[in-house]
Amino acid sequence: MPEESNRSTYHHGDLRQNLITAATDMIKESGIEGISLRKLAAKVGVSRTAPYHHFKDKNELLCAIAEQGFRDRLSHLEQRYSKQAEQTEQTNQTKASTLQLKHYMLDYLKFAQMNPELYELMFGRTIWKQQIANESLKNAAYPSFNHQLEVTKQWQAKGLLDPHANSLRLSQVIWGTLHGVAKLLIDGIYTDTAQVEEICSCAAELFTKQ
Amino acid sequence: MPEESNRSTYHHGDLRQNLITAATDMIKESGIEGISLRKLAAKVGVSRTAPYHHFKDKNELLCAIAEQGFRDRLSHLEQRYSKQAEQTEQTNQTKASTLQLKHYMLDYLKFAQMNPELYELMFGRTIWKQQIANESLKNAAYPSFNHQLEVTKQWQAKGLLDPHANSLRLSQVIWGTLHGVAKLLIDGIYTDTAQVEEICSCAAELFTKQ
DNA sequence: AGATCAATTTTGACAGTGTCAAGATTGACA
DNA sequence: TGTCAATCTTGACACTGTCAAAATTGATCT
Repeated sequence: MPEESNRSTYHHGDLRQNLITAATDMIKESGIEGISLRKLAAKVGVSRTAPYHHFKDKNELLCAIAEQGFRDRLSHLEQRYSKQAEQTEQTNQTKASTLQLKHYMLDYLKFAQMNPELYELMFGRTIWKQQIANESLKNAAYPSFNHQLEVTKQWQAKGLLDPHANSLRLSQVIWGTLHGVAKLLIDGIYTDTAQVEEICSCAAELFTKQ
Repeated sequence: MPEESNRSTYHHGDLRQNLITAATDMIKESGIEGISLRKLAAKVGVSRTAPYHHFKDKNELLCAIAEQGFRDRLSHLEQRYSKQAEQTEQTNQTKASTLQLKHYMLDYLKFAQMNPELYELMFGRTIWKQQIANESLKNAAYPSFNHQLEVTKQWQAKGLLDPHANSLRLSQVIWGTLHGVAKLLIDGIYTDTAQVEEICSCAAELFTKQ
């Protein structure tokens, strides 16, 4: 009894994309663990094993979801990145710089908090722990990783961060902080949503050394 | 066919503890996802449903494993904590202080890298995401969380960290960094084991402002 | 046009999982 | 010695991922 889809043909048409979007919704509602290929197939209105002709594995489906997440995230990042570049032309005091870093962190954490399950999927062990991640996913993910490095270099060039420090290490520490706080927030450990702003202020001041 | 246990009596004797230790081993080998109550029961040499008389749930078993992990971790922390307190009496230059912080971070990351699956269980979403964590687990975990805060305060008192900063926020940022880097390392994202030392140096210098 | 073929979808099946209910076995205590 | 609660077992159910073989389709070729 197909409910969600009103397909008249035997072939679905665009099952692959439908599966991805439906799975993304499902993850948002029931979490990564709550997703099952059978329930997903039922939701799309197709038999249990139909997805296997578009994804080798359950893991491949999860990778595809994360991959789309990375593409969306990157476009958002690049948009914000250029906006921020403009802003800096005008004000160049250290206070404004600290604020800039703080807003970058806030933006990152807001994304994590608004899409906790997607964040977990994109940056979590589910797809990264082993060599599960396929080439396509890596190609989508690495630009997102590199963006952090590029931003760090720009900030160093502006004098916002220590120009003499190793850019990659600096980037790893800053992203590590963001990632860690994000995870603590999402899982509700030791931190609270109400403290996010103060945490970002604290971190931004530490990193900008004033 | 019971292999691991050579019990002659119908009652097992200390099944609960045996389950915990066997499960801890199993996690170390096959990861959190690789554990199953049935395989675990077989390993201990008991029927599939026997564990249910000692743990309400699979989650309760996982919580018990994590709980034991927290107790062990705390005793290790307190030991190191007192050791470090002695050290500081002698040297008080900022360079030595930075080194002290760096070693603290290295110690944290070493624990995470040597027990990746246990770390994931203790500080991961599996047991924290919902209100799954029972009172007993919280009682074991909170001292470990608070330790970070106490250490931060001590460091502030010594002038190693900014004394005017909010201790809780500072602690959250530092632990966030440690947690984030640990996760990135464990999952093999953006970081490499060979870079750990440099990452810790970079972070320690940032936090100590010199 | 009709035939062919690969892509797609289905049904059937299997092993594995967590967990509940009901019965069997035991040790401790009256 | 008999009773009882704690402990363990067997049986059963719904659910999962995934394979193999059959059914259906749209496109491509003659």
